[in-house]
Amino acid sequence: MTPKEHLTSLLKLAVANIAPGQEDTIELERPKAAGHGDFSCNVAMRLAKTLKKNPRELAQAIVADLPASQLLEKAEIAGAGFINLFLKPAAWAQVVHTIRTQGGTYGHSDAGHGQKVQVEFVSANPTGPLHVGHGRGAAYGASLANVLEAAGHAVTREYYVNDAGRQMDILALSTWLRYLEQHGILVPFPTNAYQGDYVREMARAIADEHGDRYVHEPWRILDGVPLRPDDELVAGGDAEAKMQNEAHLDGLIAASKRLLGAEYPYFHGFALNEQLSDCREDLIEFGVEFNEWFSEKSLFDTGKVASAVDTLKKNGHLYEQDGALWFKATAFGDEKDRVVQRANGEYTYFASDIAYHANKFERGFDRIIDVWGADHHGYIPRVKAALIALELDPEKLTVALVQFAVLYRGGQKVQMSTRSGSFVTLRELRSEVGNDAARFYYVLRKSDQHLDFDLDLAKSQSSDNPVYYIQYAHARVCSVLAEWGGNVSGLEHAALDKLTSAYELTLMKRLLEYPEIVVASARELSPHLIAYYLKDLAGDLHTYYNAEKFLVEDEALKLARLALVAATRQVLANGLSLLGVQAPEKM
RNA sequence: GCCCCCGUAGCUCAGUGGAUAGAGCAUCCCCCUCCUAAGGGGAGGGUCACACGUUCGAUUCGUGUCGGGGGCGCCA
Repeated sequence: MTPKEHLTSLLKLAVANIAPGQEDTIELERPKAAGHGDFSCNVAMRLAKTLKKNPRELAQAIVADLPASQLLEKAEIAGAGFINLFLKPAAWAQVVHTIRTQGGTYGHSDAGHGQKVQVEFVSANPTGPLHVGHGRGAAYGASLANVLEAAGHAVTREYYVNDAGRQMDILALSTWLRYLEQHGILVPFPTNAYQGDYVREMARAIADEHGDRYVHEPWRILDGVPLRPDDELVAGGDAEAKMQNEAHLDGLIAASKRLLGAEYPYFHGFALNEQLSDCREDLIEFGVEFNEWFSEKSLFDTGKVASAVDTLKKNGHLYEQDGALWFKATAFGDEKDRVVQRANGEYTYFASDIAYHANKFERGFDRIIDVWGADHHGYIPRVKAALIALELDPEKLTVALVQFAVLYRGGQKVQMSTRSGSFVTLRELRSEVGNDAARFYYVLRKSDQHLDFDLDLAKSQSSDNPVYYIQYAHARVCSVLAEWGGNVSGLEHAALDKLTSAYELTLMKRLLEYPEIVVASARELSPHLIAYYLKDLAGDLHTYYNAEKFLVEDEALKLARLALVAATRQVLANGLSLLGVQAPEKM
């Protein structure tokens, strides 16, 4: 039992005497000012109104009824009716033993009661390298999943692979066109196809392997394809030209499918495989792994999309207009009705997403968390609408929106544009600032807030850089323990009552807070709380380090101090691991 | 026009229905004969955008105003 739990139970006993049935309103908080005790309770003020009593008198009565305790030093009444509780130092010191005993699981709890939670994140189209925007979703989702797990949830990490649909067709087409280029067949490359060099590389690999097997004459390719509009009009944002541009692209896709025939799936599959394995590798290097890579295509293949749409139709939630099939999303709180099947018979992305979410519910998760880029926020009402229409509980779904990250280098915004292909990839970022700094910086802000990512700062190996600041604290303790040379497990019998300085008490209090931080972080879906906690903890350690020498002559004092810093090292390592950041022994 | 995020120290940002609102950077002063100075101590710096409301109590919750950023396809 933690001191906080202990004090809460004492207060409950006292309150039960005075106001039976009100015990559950008790909450303890940690006051900011040291003079206000280690914990503070506002229950007297909260009960004053219903009991029609003066809050200070109520507080007096509660304090008078507090059972005696080994850990409680004193209880004071202050301000408008606060009950301020002061603990004996021994109450704090026990945390050092707790940490040594629990090791890597210190901070874990059963707060989530084993609830089955799915966290779906990244889910980028496998049509090219991950960029820095995906990186934030990856870092956030991975840390969030870790935090939820530590707080006692059964977590499934999932990547939704958009392997069906037009974007993949565009990638397959792009690859084929580059392949043709390499055989001297010059079909003008569409502006809205994938421009990146990785497409040329895939084309080269196919050419190396299969020679000219997939070559077709240019006039046959362009036969019947809507004409390409003027590029300048498209770039200028002319609506008609843009539509024409898309029609041109769709025409080329149709041509590639027609001419390649049974070979088309080869191009499609090759490109998908290449991009997906590249993405998977990228993420693994970034410390991000998934339990499930869920294929969108499989939803079509197993008829799940059709059956989800059928269910909606059967329940009268669909209607036809302009040849398309519309979902009455407005009946369930969305602002517009949405198309699920286009006039050309193709299902929309929304249709497969309905099937996907229905499938998530079928798999029996108690809670589903979708991590999406903030640009999708308008999408939430329609997905929730679909859930309600399918008689599924929309409260089980939480969409965590991740705002964009903007890179800064030399104080200047790094310009990015997907269109021109001039985006910075996650790989480039990782190689520039390192995995640890990237992981840490991504979660240093609340996820729903714009992130300014300062590349120079993330790279700097100085105290300005919070990653190094925290890692350095860990390395410092390792260094002290190495200097001492003893076995950490031998610190079991350290006399912790030797730890009485203000530095030591501050540190112990901080260590004791860690499990609460993990729980709060899970509850708020906010891994950044861990990052801020670690900065504070590292700060406490550095202050202590500078103020006191640990390897002192007095053997008992030395062992007590080493036990404390070893516990600090453990918590630093535990917290860093939740964020996917290394805890180095040397720097 | 509609929607989302934000407005807290010079800058970048935490924070909370509670008491005297914090950190880092920047500025100024100071600390290695010492377990890693990638560190530490101290000083200055605030109308928590503004108004009204709810409350015993609001920087926190609600409404409105102003200001900044972003998003709004039969795209995914």
